[in-house]
Amino acid sequence: MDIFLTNSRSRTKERFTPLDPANVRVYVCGPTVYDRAHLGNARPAIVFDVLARLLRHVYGAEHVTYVRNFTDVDDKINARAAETGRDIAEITEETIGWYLDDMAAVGVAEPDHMPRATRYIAQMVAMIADLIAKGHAYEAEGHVLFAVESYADYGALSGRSLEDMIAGARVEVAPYKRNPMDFVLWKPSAAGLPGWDSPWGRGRPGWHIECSAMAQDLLGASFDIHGGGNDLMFPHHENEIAQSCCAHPEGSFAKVWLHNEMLQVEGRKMSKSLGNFFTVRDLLDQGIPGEVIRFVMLSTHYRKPMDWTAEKAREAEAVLRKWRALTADVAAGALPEAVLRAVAEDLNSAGAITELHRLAAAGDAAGLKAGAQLLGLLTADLGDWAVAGADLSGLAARLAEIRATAMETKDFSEVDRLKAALVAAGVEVRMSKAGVELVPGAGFDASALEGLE
RNA sequence: GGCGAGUUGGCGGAGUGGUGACGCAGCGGAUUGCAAAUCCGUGUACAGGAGUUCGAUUCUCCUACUCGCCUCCA
Repeated sequence: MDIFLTNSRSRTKERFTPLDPANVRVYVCGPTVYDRAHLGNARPAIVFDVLARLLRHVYGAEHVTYVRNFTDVDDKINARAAETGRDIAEITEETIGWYLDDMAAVGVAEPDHMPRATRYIAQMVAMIADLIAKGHAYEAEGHVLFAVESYADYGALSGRSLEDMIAGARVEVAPYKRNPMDFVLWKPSAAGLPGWDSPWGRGRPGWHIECSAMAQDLLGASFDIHGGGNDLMFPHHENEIAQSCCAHPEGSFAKVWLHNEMLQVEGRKMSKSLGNFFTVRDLLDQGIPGEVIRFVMLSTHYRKPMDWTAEKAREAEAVLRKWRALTADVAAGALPEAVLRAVAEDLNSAGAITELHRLAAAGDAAGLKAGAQLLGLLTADLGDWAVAGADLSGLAARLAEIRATAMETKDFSEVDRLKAALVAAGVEVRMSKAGVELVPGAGFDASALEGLE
């Protein structure tokens, strides 16, 4: 099965050919750990989780190396520590734990490596020293800056020229920069801020160098795929390329660049000021199952803006309930070709879901389950929410009883009363000649059943 | 201002140079005490303009609108 991916670098869909099929290497930019992951953070985690599942399926689980980092040195973290009075390590440790919990809740499997920036300071310092030695970086006033003019292809990924960027620059330029676009590799740390000893004094790394150093260390100078949100394309990824390619001209850094589009909420940008900002944990706490979040995320292609709406969550829940019921006692069968083909076609998860609908309609439960699991849906891990939270058999028997009576008396008022109460609690009431069946439906609320008889 | 992405039926959302996906909602029917679920059937679309073509929603250009990014920071 050929895999096609839209490479941001060429802006075209390309057939994917691994550098080494025995070790397909992927690097994805992970979160800066200073707070709970918001819904937007979940999108790349889920999208690239599907990519990893696809690659493992095609090349074999043992032949894929997936790296997603944690940025645990950053001024946002420093600010958070300053305002809360808490220890930085304590904040980052706690936040990493939250992130892993929340991502697991939406079915994201842990990557093979989850490096933390603070544990790669030595590699960063070495890379910076190397860049200075090779003439791509210079020290100025305690900072080390990357000289963008030393790298001819600077701006190629995001389609910008140095001239345009300088012309459009809005911010005052630090006087010690040779070129206004030069960016920081290392900066001095005042007492009280995290810092490490270096040839340029006590300081801390700039934002971009960590990914270059960790990718080099874990994946080598050339690897297959680098992913992240498209807000990172410039400057972050552009700068990663410049650093890595200059430090390791023997390599080509990432061969394919994948960028997911941003997330919106109810048609608007998610922001605190609009009051539509929420974390993954907020949704989970509201009772929205992680599997529903994942389904909604995957129902829009990763390269298009994704709009999170309550309506979509409702629809997704209904679909998943139906599919869960259909596949409950069925073992996953062979992976349906059409599902694999869709996912292999630039991660067309929405197209794959269409195929799942077809399988469901055809009653192919084994195929449905296998196909869904390629997307990380209908897995055992995510299924707890769909298990009936209450025993409805007593109510079903009661309803059957009064219905039988009503059939004779022709007075259905009591049946309708109980039915209405059940429906209000989110229970699907199915009455037929065969009997009464009660099934938890979308929005099922076990607590609303208390006192019913 | 620069760069990039997008604009598909009531809603969501794929895809394709030529028989108008798929889901939800709607409508008609079967079924039902009435419903629900299920099954059968059914309507509506490719932002606007120009071009290429035998033929474009699909390719090219222009316009409009939306969104994202634009240096040590967030």
